[in-house]
Amino acid sequence: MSAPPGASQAPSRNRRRPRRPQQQHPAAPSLAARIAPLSTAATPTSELPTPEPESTDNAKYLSNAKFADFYARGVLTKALFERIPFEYCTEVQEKTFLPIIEGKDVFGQAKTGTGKTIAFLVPAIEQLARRPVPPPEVISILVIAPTRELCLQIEKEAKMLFAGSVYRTQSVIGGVNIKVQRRDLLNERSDVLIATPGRLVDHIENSNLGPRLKTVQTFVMDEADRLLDEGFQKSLIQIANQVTPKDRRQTLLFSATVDNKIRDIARVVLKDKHEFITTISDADEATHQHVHQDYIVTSLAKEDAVMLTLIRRAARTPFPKIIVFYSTARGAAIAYDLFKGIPDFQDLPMFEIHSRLSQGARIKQADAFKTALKGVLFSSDVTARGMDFPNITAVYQVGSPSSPEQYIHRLGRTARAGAEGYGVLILADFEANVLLNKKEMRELPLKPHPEAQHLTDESSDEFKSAKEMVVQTYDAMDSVAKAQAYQAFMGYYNGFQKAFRWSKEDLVRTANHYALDVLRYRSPDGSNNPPPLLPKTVGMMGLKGVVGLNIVRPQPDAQQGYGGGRSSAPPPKKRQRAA
DNA sequence: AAAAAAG
Repeated sequence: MSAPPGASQAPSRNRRRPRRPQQQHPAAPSLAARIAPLSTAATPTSELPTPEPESTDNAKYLSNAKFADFYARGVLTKALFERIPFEYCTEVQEKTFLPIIEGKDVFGQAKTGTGKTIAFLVPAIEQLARRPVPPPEVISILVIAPTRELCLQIEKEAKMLFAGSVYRTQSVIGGVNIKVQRRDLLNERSDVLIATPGRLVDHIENSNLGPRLKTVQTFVMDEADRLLDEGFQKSLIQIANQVTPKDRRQTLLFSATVDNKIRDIARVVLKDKHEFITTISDADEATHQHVHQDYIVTSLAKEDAVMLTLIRRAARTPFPKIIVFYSTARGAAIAYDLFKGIPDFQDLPMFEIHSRLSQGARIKQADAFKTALKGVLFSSDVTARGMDFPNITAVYQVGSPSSPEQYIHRLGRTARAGAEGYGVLILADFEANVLLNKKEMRELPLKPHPEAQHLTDESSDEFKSAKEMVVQTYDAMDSVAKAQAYQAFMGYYNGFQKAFRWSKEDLVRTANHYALDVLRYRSPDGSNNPPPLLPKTVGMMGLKGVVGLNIVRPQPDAQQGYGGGRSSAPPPKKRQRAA
C-alpha cells in the first residue's frame, strides 16, 4: 500500500496493526478504515483522505480481549478464528462468546455499531463447527431482522465467517424473486438463514419451509424492539409456531432498548434461565448523549433552502458523508430529486433509499453509499436502525420523527462506536414544540443551532441564493412525484392532528401549502388546485367533506400519483443511476 | 393514506 499524498504524517501504528477492528470503529481515521471495510472497489489515490491521529475515543467499545486469546483458550476453532479480520474484541463480543458457545439463552442489550452481529454469529457458528456437519437441509441458525438491508448486512458477515468452508448462508427477504429463493433453499445449504418476517412466513406457507425450521438450534432476534412493532406481530407468531420450541433451542434476543414490552417478550421466547448481557453502563454514556446536536425551527417553506445551505457548507469540508432522514418514503424521494438536480453538488454524489424503490435499486444505493468516501443519502426510516454505513459525519433530520426513539436511532447512524458525529434536526414551526417538549427529547444535549438565525434569514445572500436554486429546481420537476409527496405528507401528519390540536381543515391547509408553495406543484390543467386525491383515499384519511381538497373520480387510465388503489406493492421507480 | 414488511 503506497502512501497517498498527505499520509506521511500518519502515525505508523495505524499501519502496523492490520488486524485492528475496522467495523467496530468505523470512523477510526486509519486509512484502511476510511476506505470502508466492505469495499473491494479501487479508490483513486488522489481522493484518499488525510489520516488523522487515532483518537482514543474510538477504542471505546473495544475490550482488552483479543480473538487470539479465545483461540488460545480453545474457545474458537482455528478455521473460524482465522476468518475474523479483527484483532481486538468489542465489549459485547467478549461478554457473549462464552455463554452463547455454552448454549445458553442470551438477552443482549447493545447498541448497533458495537460489533453486535459478530457477537452472535461467531459463537453460534463456533457451536456449529464443533458438531458433525449436518445434512444439507438443516437450518442450524435462524436470524430474524426487521429490514431487508439489515439482513443483507448480516448475511455478508456470515459469508465472511463461512468463506472456504462447507457451510453456507442464505437470506430470505422480500422484494426479490421468491422462486429463486425457493430454488436456492432446496438446492443449497442454508446453515445460517437470515430473514425478514414477511418473506419467511411466505416460505413457510408456500415453500414448505415449516418442517425445516424444526431443525433450528439457535434462533436469533435482532433489533427485537423493532420486531415487536404492530406490523410484525402476526408474522412473528407464525414463525414462533414453526421454529423449534424454546426448551429445545437456543434463543438470542438483541435489543438496543430494554423496556417492559421487551421484557415481556423475553419472558415468552427465552428460557427462564437466560443470561442478561449489557454493555451500557452508567459510565458509558449512550451515543445520543455525547453527540453534538442542533435544531433549527423554521417555516415549511424555508426547510429546503436551509437544508441546501447545510449541504453546501458540508460540501466544503474534506469528506462529508451525510444521511438526511425524512418521515415518508415519498418525502425522501422528492428531496433526492431536488438535490441531485442542483448544479453546486457535481462533486458530491447523491443517493436515495426508501421503500418506494425496487429492492434491486435499494441494494445498489446502500452498497454504493457504504463504500462512498463522501456523499449524501436521502433516506426514509429504512436505514434508521442497525444499518452500518462507515464514517457518517452528520445526520440531518427534516420534519418531526415519529417518536423520540426514532430520532435517537437515526442519530445513531453517525458517531458509531464512539467516533465523532453531528446531528441537525430541522422542524417546521407547527411541529417543533410538540416534539421538543417531550421528556425524552429534553434529556438530550439538543440545542438551538448557533446559526439558526442566519440560516433562516430571508435577507441574507446565502439564504436567497439557496432559495432561488430550490425554486428553480422544483419548477423544473415533474408533477407526479410532487403529488405523491403531497399525499404522503397528508397521511403522515394526519397522525399528528391531536398532538398539534389541528382541525382537519388545518391539516388540509398545511398540506396544500406544502404542495403549492413548497413543492410548487402546478396542476396539468393550469388551475391552482392542489394535487388530486381519490375519494377512497380521502375516505381512508377521514377527510371526507373537508374544504380545499381536490377530489377526482377514479379514471380507468389513471395517471398514478394520486392513489391508483395499490396497497403496499412498491411500484419500482425507473430512474436509477449507479451513483 | 402514514417507516417497515408479502404481493
